[in-house]
This record gives sequence, structure tokens and C-alpha cells, in this order.
Amino acid sequence: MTLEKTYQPSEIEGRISTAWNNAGAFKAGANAKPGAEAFSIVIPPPNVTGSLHMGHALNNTLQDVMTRHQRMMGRDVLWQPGTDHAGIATQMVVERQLMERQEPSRREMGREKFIERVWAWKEESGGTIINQLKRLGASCDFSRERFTMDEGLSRAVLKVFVELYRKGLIYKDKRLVNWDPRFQTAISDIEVQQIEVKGNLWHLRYPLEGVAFDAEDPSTFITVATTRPETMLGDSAVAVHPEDERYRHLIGRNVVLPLVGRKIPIVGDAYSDPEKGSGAVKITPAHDFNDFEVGKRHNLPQINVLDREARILVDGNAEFLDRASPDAEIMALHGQDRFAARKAVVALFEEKGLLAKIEPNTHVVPHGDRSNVVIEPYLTEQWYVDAHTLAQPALKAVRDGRTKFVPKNWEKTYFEWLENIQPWCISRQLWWGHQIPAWYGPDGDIFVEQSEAEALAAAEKKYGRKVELTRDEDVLDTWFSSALWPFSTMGWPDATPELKKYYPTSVLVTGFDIIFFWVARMMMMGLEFMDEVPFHDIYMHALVRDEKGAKMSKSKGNVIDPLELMDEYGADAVRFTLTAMAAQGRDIKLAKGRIEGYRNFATKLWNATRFAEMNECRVVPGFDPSSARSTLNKWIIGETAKAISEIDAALAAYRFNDAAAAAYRFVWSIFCDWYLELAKPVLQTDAGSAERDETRAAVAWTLDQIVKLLHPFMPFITEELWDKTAPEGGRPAMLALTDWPAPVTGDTAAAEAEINWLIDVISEVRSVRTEMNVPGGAQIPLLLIAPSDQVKGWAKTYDEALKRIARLSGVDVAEKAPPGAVQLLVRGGIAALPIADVVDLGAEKTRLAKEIGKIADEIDKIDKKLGNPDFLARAKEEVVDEQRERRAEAEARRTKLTDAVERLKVVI
RNA sequence: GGGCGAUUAGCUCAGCGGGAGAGCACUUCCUUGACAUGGAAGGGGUCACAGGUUCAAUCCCUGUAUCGCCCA
Repeated sequence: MTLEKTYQPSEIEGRISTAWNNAGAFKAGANAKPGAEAFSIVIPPPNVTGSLHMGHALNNTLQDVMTRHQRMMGRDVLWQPGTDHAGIATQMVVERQLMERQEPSRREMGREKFIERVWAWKEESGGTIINQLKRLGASCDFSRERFTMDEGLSRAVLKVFVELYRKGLIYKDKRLVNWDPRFQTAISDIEVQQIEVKGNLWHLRYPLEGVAFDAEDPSTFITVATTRPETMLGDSAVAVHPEDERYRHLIGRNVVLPLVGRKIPIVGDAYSDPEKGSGAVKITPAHDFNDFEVGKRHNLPQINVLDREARILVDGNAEFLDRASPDAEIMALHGQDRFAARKAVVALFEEKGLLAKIEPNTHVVPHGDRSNVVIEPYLTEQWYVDAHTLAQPALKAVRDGRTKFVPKNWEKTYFEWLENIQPWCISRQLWWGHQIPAWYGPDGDIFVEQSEAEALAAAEKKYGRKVELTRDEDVLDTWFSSALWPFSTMGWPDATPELKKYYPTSVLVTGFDIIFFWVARMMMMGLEFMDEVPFHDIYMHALVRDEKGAKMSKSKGNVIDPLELMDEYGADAVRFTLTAMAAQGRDIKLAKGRIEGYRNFATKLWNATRFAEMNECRVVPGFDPSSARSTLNKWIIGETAKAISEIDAALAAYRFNDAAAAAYRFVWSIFCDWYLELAKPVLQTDAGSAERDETRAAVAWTLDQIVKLLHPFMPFITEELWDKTAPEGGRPAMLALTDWPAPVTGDTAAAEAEINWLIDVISEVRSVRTEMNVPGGAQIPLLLIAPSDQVKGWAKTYDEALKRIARLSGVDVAEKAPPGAVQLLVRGGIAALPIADVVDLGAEKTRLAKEIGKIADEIDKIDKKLGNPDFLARAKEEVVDEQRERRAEAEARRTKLTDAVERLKVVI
């Protein structure tokens, strides 16, 4: 093996991916210790039409970090992947495809053919996002990939629907729904986005019944303000606030609805806000949620005036025509789009002097989150889930701590929503999805069964004869099936070993934007059907924003494509960046500079391995780190143990950024910057020695630990290096299936003291050199002043390293610092650089004075504390002791520096 | 209107009751035999503001300002 000079992610990522796949490395239970505890995660199933965006990249990276970590720890791991069928989105994609290819439309080809086409599309293109997850390195058990429309998952949906129906938790109801006129289907509340738009408030005059309308005489009409003039065709009342002095006397009278001729009452209702508009509001129960409620209170008719595409529906509309005498212009609006009709209605009002004024008005308008068109409140019969009942156990589970949110404050959002939950509209007027298992008899009776045969049998029993049944045309909300995901993917309703082992899952990793869509609903369904929470922990991660903090969106054009980033920097760098930035409770503003930085980190690791290779640091099978004799090696073994503990602790607490930072610091700032540099003299001596052999083995051993530690974060490069550095005879297993390192225990305090002394000497010398402007190439001597025997010994041991790294000509010992030498403090001792002839002693004096000043400030601060009797009396003993120690240390330093200044004076 | 969160170095962000940190950027120096996607040394912060609690506050509490998100 020989490593190239730089790391090329594109060359290895595909190959490694294939190798993992061939080895079955991610199969459930891979690398599990016998009898190991299970660790399971179900993926938040991405939309089958989707492709990987930053949110997915973050979400799946974090899941993968945990999954790989746990797998290496020997837990019995299942990471369950799959996609959801995305009813509307998928149907839309396929319909668009039909149109582009100029093929027959959905309605022309019919339901059965169309569904076949969707499946064909799914076979061909539905795997996109799963393949992208593989590129990211996600270690899901892809052999268990599931799809919400799979046979098994569909069976789960049927069973759940039928059972909930029998318990009365699913029912049919006629009420206003959020109607999407583009897709011509109902959608649920949370699929509606409230978007602020600039519109108008039109003030319309409704003439009072029994008086002649006179635009100049306000007593002949009442002015209502509305943002939707076209819905006036369906008005069935005018509401005023019961205590509004301006209108109170009108309550009980009628107005004659202009253009329509319908007589409608003026009612008193607190819903009308005297502060808003004119204080009088038109009531259209069939086209507004609030008006619907007002209508119920006052027993008003619900007059629908729109068709399924939100076009005006007046011709042949019995409700509309009842007791009305519409103008011809109104009848001519039949079939017009609602927005065209709005203009026309306003024009007609104006023409007749009925338009009082137009006031610009910014208000929120509901839009379909998929279609982006204005949602129409629409009166239809739909299927509902009694979410309120199901919500109670879901609330209790989180209150009892059976499921914990991380960070905890998301609980509030969860509680807030579930406490105020509305009936969940689950029927969709689509073809792609789980068709509702409800059949209608000749008299309209409903038979809800898991199959047509059972429905027929039930009908026969009821009617006493065989009858024909018609199946409900509608399908279920996609989230209905997603809500079952944690157990349906494991084989429910069958009692499978997977369910037994992996349910409840360990943790759900997701973004807060789908707490309502998915998290809460999984909690409801899990508790209802499994009697147990679907997950113990819910880790809510941040939203990935652009570097200015704006939400990424296609329309803003600020979308960063993770696939492009992976092309440019490698999957590992992208993953590491996301992990390092995944601090709890804050959104991620992604800047390319960060990714570049972590790409460099990968290169650094690569080159450190290359260095090891060049210096024949090969893995020695059976190398026992606890038997290392060299202090330097003992030290790095101790540092490795610390890094392992830090990373373990951070991951256990879902502190991904801390885990990544600990790994980064250890590899770069400890292993590369110090250990390898200090090991160079040992490695590069010509003669073989026991120390050199041990160091070679220790370097290789530490690198092994490093690739293991980094594997959850950067799986590709580490797997590659693991392979490239394999000893004779190869590795026993791929890195992904290698055991996570355990910290090597042992007393490393002595080694730490020694190496820290060495690091301090070098740092001090380097610092002084720069400050004194000693030319980089100049080799200067170092004198240790009256050193202890221990320090003398260390100096001898590290003579080579000191000379090389601090650029010294030699390290000697003296009883006193020579006149004019630059002096430095190292761990309580003094060292001197006799370079009076090279440097400006004035500058040295300034340097020392500055340092003394800093220490004096510190001492002052501590003295203030120690001089405060309250502090001594009330602060914890350790804290007081710590302050005393700090003061003593600072004082000793100050003395030595002052002495140094004194000695300098002798020369100057 | 209700709720949540943010405000710390030029930028992006950690930290969170007792010594202000990282990465990037910046300045100076270094092509020394792993790495210039590198090495070394530096500069830079009344931790938004005002009160309070405390022996001690960037950290806890209250309020103000600005910004962001969710819900109505």
C-alpha cells in the first residue's frame, strides 16, 4: 500500500459504499455482542419523489453517527430505512409526466391504469433519495427498506382504520374542510400555510329591507367590510357586535343581498369586531370557518357557491337560488374562476353605487403547502380521526417521561398542539394512496372492513341477501400511514421477532417542523396499537439555513445542494461540518468556509497516516498499550483514553458538536501537532532500538484508535485508511464492524507532567523567538537555570526533540542566567536564551514588563476576592483554596519575572 | 395577540454561577524530509442594554431593545 499525497474522496467513496453493501455491514444485528441490548431507529421516511436536501443530510448524518457508534459498541442495531408514498406529490409528478409525454390524462386512462403508471414510475425513479442516502454514508439496513404502500404496511393501515372505526375514533362528518382547488382534494389543517398577502378590504353597502336605498343616506343600508367580495353570493346574514351602538338597533332587521336579491338577517354576534373594518361583517357559513360557527349559532343556511375547482357555481344551484332573484350578470358568472368573479362582483357593486370604499389591507390567506394555491374552506363530507381522544395518552406519555424530548423545551410545542388538537381530516380525493376500506350499500349504509369479501359478508348479513357494494373512492392522508411507521415497518400486525426486539425504538431524530405532522401522530398510534411509546427519546435538531440565516428555499435561490457539496468536498467533510454545527437549540447557518475547514481536517488525517506509513509505523497485532514504556507513548495513550471518554459522554447526551470538537482537537492539536512531532526524533534515528519499535507500534495503534473514533463522523476516509493500514494478513473485519475502543486505564499523571513540561518549553521558546525577532533559521542555545534532577533528566531525554522543534543549537544547564539573557518561565522553573548579542534588550524589558503587568492584574483580582470576608465565609472551600493556589502561582511567576528584569538591568 | 429562541472576537458559533473559547478571516514569519487543503507566533471581546438575586453574574431572575421561528 502506498498513499497518494492528497486524499481524493471521489475516488474512494463509491468503492467503500459497495464494499459495505457486499459485506452486509449494516444488516440488523451486525457486530452485535451475544445478548446485546437493542438500539433501533426508524428513519423519518423521506418523500418518494424527493431528493436529498440539507435537512435530510443533517438528519441522516446525526442518525448515522449514533447508529455507527452503537453498532461499534456491540449493540444490536437496526436502522430502518424507507420512503413514504406522498399522495399528492407523487400523483402530481406522474400527471405532469403524462402531460409532457402527451399521453392520456389520469381521468382518461382511469383509476386502475393510472395506479399502474404510478407504480411504474416508483420502480423507475422512486429510489433516488435512498441512493443519495447511501452516498451520504447512511448505514441503514437497506435490505429492509420499506415503502408506505407496501403490501405489509398497507395491511397495517387497513387494520388500524377498521379498528379505529369500530371504536368510534374514526367517523364521517360533513363540515368545512380545507379544500385545495388545484388538486381538488381536502387537506388537513397542518398542510395549510398561513401566508401574509397584501389585499384589500372592500366596504360593501347592503340595502336594508323596506327602505329605498340611497347612497347618500346611511340609514338606508349597512356597510360590511370583506376581503372576499365574491363570496357574498353565499351570504346568509350580516353580523354586528351586540353592544355596538352604531348597529344595535338594526339587529333583527333584514337586508336585501345586492345582485342576488336574497333577504338575510342582521344578527348580533360577538364574533364581529367593532374595531375592524366597518364593524359589520357579512356571514358566509359555507365559505369561512368563523362564519360557519356563527351560522351554527344563528341557525343560518349554508349556501355553497363554488365548485370543486373554486369556480362560481350558480346555475342549477338549488341552495343559491332558493328565495333569490339573482341579476343576469350574476348568473353569467357561472363557471368563472373565484378571482375573476371577485373583480366582476366589485365592478357590479361600484356600478350600482354599492361600493363604499376600498381599503388596502394586509392579511393572512391560507395556501396549500404543496399546491401553493389559495385554500378554499369548502363544505364536504369527509372522514375524520378523533384526534382529541388519541392525544390524551400521547400527552401523558411525555408528561410521565416515558418519552423525552431533547432539547426538553420542545415538549411545550408538543403539549400546546395536542392540547388544542382538532379532528384530523384523513380522507383525500386522490387516487394514489391507501383507498379507504369503506363500502356503501344500496341504501348508503357503511360497511368498514379489511377486505371487500368481509364487507360483502357483513352486508349480506345485514340485508339478508347478497347486495352490490360501492367502495369509497377516497384515499387516506399519507401521514396516516406514516404514523404507523415505527411498528408497521417491523411487520405489524404480525407478531414478528423484530417487533419484539426493536420496538419501542431508542430514539427518533427529526426536525421540529414535523412535530405535528408526524411525531405527535406516531405517539398517538403507537400508544393506541402497541400500548407502548414508539420511541424513548426524541432528538429535535436544528433547521439548516443559509449563511445569512435565511431559510433555504427554491424561490429565494439560496438552496445549498448537499450533493454538490459532497462532490466538491467529499461526503465526510459535509457530514463532519453538519455534526460539528449541530449544537442543541440553535439553527445551523451553513457557511462554505466551515466545510472547507473540515475537508482540510480529512486531508490532515490522511497525511498523518501517510507519515506513519513512511516511517514504517505498522500495526503490530497484539500490541498492548498498557505495557508501553516510553513516556511519550504513555502520554498519547492517556490522551487517547481522554478523547474516547469525551466523545462517548458527548454522544450519550446528544451533544454532537461536542463530540466532533473533541475528536477534532485530539487528532489535530494533540496527535498531529505534538505527538507526531515529538516522536520524529525517535522514529528517525538510524539505529533500531526498542524505543523506536515501541513508538512505531504506538503510532500505528493510536492511528487505529483515531480511525475508530472518527468512523461515525467520517466513515469513508476512515474505512479507507483502516484498509490501507491493514497489517500482514489483513484486518479481521471492516472498520464499520470493528469494536469501539475502550479507554486504556492507568496512571498517566507522571507522563502528563513530563510531556507538558516539554510542550511548555517548546512553546515558550517559540514565543520568545518570535517576539524577540530571532530569525527563523537561527539556531540558538537554551540554558536551564538550576534545574531539578528531574528536569535535567527530561532535558537529556528530549534533547533531540527540543533542538529540532524549538530550533535550538543545544540545551545546557547553568546555575545562573548569564547577563543579558532572555529569560522564560517554564512550569515553575527558569530557562534562558543567551542571545544578548542577537536581540534588542530594550524589547526584552518591554516584553517582561508587559507580562508582569498582566500577572499583577490577575493578582489584584484574586486579592479582591480573598480580601472579602464574605467570600471566605460563604464560598465553597474548594473555590477558596483554588483562588489561593492561583494567587501563589501567579506570585511565584511575578517574582521570577521581576528577578529577570533585575538581571537585565545589570547589563543595560 | 400567544408561545419559543437568539443577541459572546471581523464572520459562523461553543460555553453558561467562581481564571472569556473554537473554526474561519486578519497580521508577521516559515516551501525544515506527512501535510501550503501545511507549520509557528500574534492582534482582536465593558459576553445587546437596564435593574435585581448572590460573597461572586457572560451564565440565574425581571424588564427594555433588536432579530428570527411557530401558532392564532
